[in-house]
Amino acid sequence: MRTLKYAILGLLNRKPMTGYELAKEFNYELAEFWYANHSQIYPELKKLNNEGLVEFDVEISGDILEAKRYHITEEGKDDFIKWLHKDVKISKTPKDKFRLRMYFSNELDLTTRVQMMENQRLQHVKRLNTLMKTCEQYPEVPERDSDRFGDFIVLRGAIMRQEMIVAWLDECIGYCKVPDLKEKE
Amino acid sequence: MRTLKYAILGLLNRKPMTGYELAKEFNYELAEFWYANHSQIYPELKKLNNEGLVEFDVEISGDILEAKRYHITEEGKDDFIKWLHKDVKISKTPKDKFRLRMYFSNELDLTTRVQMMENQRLQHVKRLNTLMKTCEQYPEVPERDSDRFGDFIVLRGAIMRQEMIVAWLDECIGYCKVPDLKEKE
DNA sequence: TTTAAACATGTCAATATATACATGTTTAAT
DNA sequence: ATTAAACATGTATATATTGACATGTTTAAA
Repeated sequence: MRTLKYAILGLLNRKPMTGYELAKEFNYELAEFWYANHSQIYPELKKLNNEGLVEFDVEISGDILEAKRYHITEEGKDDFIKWLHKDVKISKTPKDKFRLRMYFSNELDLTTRVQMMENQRLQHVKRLNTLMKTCEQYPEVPERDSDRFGDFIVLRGAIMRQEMIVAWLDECIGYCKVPDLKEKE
Repeated sequence: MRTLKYAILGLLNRKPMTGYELAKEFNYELAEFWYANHSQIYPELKKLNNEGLVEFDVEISGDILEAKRYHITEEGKDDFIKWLHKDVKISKTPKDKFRLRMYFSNELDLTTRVQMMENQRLQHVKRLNTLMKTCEQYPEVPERDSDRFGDFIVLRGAIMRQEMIVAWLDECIGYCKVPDLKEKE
């Protein structure tokens, strides 16, 4: 299905970028819904170039350091827009190692369980705070036809996801901490 | 990291199962947080068997149809419990093709955008309803040391995830539907 | 009795992803 | 002047995942 292809085309459709810059995007803001290492990006760019969907100009920094700044071609843009219009079925819920662990958590004693959950909670709250700080840069909903609209709605989605995870963990911690009535009797 | 290995060991630790049954699990209830096709499961079972972590007995249905019922070994259980105790960092947020599309949604006209979002919403509400129906089977929180506790908390997590997605989509649809003030003036 | 669905197990090829290997330049701070 | 961080681009190997290929049996419904 080559989603990375369209992720790259979409970014290059916004503005020309080098492989290095793409890799940075895929490891910072974009990482909330898509990511890739440079070891995947450089070969994909080469492929897209062979397919005529992107082209590049070489830029020189200093004396010899070369950077290839890629831009999307007309053909590339057509392909991207076609992909963007595809109406798709909802995908499988994503794999989640922590939930897998929790599925088997009855094999852990309650103290360990709560420790694990609270550890996760702490990390998720931290991420949530970072996201909320980023969101402060948007005093209002951006123009619906600007790039920033997409940035904003996926950021909102990321925040809501983190809030949901924290709420779920709180609920789970609650279940584990309630005194066992049977033990009391 | 071989997570499938531990997913299988965890299930076999609950009760002996055949590859076919494991595949079914990984495509129904478990699919809310982990999944695999039989083409991944059969080779993994063979590998686990070679490693001495699982063993099997052959069962015959009818005249000749053979099924291998796998059970976990002591060594397998040790390995599984060790994995279960590992305290892990939160993982990268999962990839999400729909969010990727929405990130680029400024390239779509508002009508198409809203259509896509409402289509997704409909499907997510449907899944949410299914999950809530399943949840009705739990009149109360199951015993914390029973298998069903794990079943229950991940089910709760799945419900909360679906609710979050629907809420996010509602928010996005709202942004797209609000009349553009500038157009009015 | 025929037929469809469910049972049952496997392999193969193509993609996708992660991690490490590999090399070097430029910039900014100490 | 030195050094660390950031810039910049690639390859290779191992693992994970998907979807198709491949083959057959048993059960329950029509």
